Amino acid sequence: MTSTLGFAILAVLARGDRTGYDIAAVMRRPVGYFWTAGHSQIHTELQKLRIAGLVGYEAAHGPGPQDKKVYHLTPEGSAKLREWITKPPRERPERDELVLKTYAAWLAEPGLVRQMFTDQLAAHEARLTEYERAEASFGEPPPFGDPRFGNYATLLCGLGYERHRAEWCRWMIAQLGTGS
Amino acid sequence: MTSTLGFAILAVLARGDRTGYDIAAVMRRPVGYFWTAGHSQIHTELQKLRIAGLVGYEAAHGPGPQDKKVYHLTPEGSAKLREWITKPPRERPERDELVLKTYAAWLAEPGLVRQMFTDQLAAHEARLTEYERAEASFGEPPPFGDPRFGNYATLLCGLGYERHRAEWCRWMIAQLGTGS
DNA sequence: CACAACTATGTCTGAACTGACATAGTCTGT
DNA sequence: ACAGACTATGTCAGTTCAGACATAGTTGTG
Repeated sequence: MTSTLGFAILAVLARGDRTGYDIAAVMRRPVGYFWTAGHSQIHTELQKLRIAGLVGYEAAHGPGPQDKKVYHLTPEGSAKLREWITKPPRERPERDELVLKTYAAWLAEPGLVRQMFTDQLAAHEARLTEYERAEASFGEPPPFGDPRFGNYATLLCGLGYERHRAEWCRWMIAQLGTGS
Repeated sequence: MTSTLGFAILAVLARGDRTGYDIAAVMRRPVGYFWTAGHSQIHTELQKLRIAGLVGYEAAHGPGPQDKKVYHLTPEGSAKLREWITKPPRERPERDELVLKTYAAWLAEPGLVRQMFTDQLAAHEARLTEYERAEASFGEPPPFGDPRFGNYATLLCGLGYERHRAEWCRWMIAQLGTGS
């Protein structure tokens, strides 16, 4: 009964041993385009994974009150992960606050809505240039089988998403510009 | 302390009085491109909104064990909604199971990954034709101020999203096709 | 040398959400 | 006349998640 977060952790550990803190750092934006979780959730989930026998750890001395725990995949964890990857993903319900606000936007002042979308567009464009820089640093797309293929493919997804979002914001702004 | 779901319900009620059951139906795909929630959550939230004085209801006889409750916005609810619309949305963390699977895909058999993306592409294309039909039925984009503007704008967002997703799936399939 | 930022683990509360269970009248097609 | 789908409200148990709280050594900056 491993949760999706559990598999996200296994996916990170498949690329190399890490502490819980490191896993949280990898998942944090703008590094992780694939999943996000707070450290508190990660520590809790790591305990579950350890009980399930999917990960193990070696304690090592480090800064902080407790010893740090460097986690690694067990063979069972690796097998479970591989098996999970190609099973069809369950679709997450769409819950997007901006879309909801748009649905209700006809009730609000056009100028304020326009401002909100202008801000959103700026945020998307900032992320876009950031992603484009990351893409350029790849050069050739890594081949399938290379761990970096995962990074490249998810980056490309993020890139496409930001472009679509930015375009939609521009359309909204245009609608509000001519309307008022 | 109204939750986002609360505002989603207020946004639906702003277009006309409805029962909890009706609200759930509006939010259900493929009708609602803006938010989703189960009926159990909606009934719970409606009680909270009523206690907060943002909605009221009139009981009416209907099928079922209890009388049906036709909810409507109160002036306070309407004001709260209007005020909320243009406040900047907090960004939701990215949690997309397919993207996570892609991040880990380098560990799996290319053929199985290819199949998964082929299935995903088919689902996106199906939704795309459905959305395109809905868009065609609009004809001219409704003007801002018309409630249907919200429907049209969110539909356009969904359309852009599906196109971006389909394109990304095609790219993935192409990568897997030449690689194996 | 002081202070801040970073490393590092963990607990706990409350909110949000899912899915199952419970109940029962009405409407539609065969 | 009967079956099945639809209308309609609600509870409950369990999971997921965010954010606060707690603790403390190391590293880098001014």
